[in-house]
Amino acid sequence: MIGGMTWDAMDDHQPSARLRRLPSRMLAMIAMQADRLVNEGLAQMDARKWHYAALVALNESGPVSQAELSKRTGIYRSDLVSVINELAERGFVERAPDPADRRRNVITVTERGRGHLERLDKLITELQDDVLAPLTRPEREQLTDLLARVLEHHSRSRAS
Amino acid sequence: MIGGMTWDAMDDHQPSARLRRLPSRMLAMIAMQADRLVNEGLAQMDARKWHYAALVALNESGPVSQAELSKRTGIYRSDLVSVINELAERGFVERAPDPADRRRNVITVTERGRGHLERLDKLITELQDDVLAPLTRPEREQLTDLLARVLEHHSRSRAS
DNA sequence: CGGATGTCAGGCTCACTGAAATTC
DNA sequence: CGAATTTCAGTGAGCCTGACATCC
Repeated sequence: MIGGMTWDAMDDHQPSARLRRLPSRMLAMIAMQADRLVNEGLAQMDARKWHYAALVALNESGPVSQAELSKRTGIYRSDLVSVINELAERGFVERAPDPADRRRNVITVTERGRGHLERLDKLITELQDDVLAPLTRPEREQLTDLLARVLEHHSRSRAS
Repeated sequence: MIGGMTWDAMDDHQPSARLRRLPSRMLAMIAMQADRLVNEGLAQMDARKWHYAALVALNESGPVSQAELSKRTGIYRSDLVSVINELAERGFVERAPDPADRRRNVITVTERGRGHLERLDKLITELQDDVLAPLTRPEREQLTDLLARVLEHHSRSRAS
């Protein structure tokens, strides 16, 4: 019904001066563009960003339940199901019932999954560089630090 | 089918270390939170962010066609229709056929619309402060500058 | 019992596309 | 004719909720 911030529509003309430097607006537009770049890049490896998130988390924590993986990645429990399905189809993870607690599934990265993660990692790093292309190295770190602090603040205030 | 970055799911546990500082991911999460704050704030004034964008652009440029307004705000031509409908219903703008080019409509801000914009402007400024709450004044400017440069880079490369 | 877990079904918003009607 | 403008209808992805069966 309603909606529609566009990139195409803004190619020609300058947007309003006051609008152009609104933080919330810039964040939305940059996030959209970053998402586009990441999705397009990962699509060429038949992957999605949640594949990457799940594999990274699994690789760091070792085998965990889906609920635990959900907490670590930020992917909803309900949506995690199909993410794990896709990763299992491709042979990157294995889903097995937990003998100690039969409500749970234990998700384990396979050797193939680890190899895939390594390649994804390189690609993701390149894509981050594309996103931050106009900034120098120290500026990128500055931006990353500032974003991390903003993010942590909002995470905390939400965890009440 | 697929999807689901959540806030609620991450309240308890720490997300993965490598994931936590990924720029594209932080941008997505902060943009989501900023959008939430802005939408909730504007909702209390029976407004949406595109109302604000359209009013700001109209106030700066004077009466323009919908196509021109689309270019200045970044709102899709097709979605701009309902935005103008809502603003016209509330008496903030007027839509009249352009006598010089009968394909176009000329959109004009009313006196009431200008008053509304003033109040929105104050609210939006407060909301930006909420978004950037953990940062000092100079840090906010630093972040704004960095974001502006990143954004401009991607706008340019898309305008090819 | 209360609470956690995995799963499925759906809702709602939003960026985006396509096409039709009108006018230049 | 081709191109621009307004409008409407619809798609697909992402975030999120609710409910159910199972098990602690």
